[in-house]
Amino acid sequence: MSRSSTQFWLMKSEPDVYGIADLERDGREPWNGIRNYQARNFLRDAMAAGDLALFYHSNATPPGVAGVMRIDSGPEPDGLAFDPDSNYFDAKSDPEEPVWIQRQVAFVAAFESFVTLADLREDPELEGMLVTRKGQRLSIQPVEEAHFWRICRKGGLTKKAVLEKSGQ
DNA sequence: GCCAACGTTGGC
DNA sequence: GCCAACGTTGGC
Repeated sequence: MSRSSTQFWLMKSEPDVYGIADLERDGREPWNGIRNYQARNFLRDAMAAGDLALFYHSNATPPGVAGVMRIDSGPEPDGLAFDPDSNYFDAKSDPEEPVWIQRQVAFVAAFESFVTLADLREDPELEGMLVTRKGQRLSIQPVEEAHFWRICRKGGLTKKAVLEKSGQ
């Protein structure tokens, strides 16, 4: 039985840095390096383990949704913020009172067909999605449930298939 | 590479 | 608190 409170998300990563194929290989990875407060607040406060997220390839040709993953932990301190050698180092964050937060994410499925940003924009049923709004940059966004399943379907996966693969 | 749309920083 | 300068994101 799936939790009725499952929430749905879209999370961006540049595939040159870390893409769906990397997550499929690794199985489970920390989603870290988020340095925007609005995105941090979603990571820290709004997500729950078991939530499902669209894996979005940003800065790609073309950009779009590549698959599905599952939020697989509670909020954890983002250790990169404590490492002076990391690009994501932030002196404001210390282990006693971490400013930046990560979640573990687990691979669920790669889409059979990549759903491009243009595909999202031209589908009237997806009107109002944040990701299609010009100029928006938020790297972690809530997604309406109906939009989530519609995008999975466009990617070649039924709701049933996604729920089975996600263990829910 | 360009640049619009932000978010952050810091002087005042 | 205002806002100009600057840095970043990310589509194109």
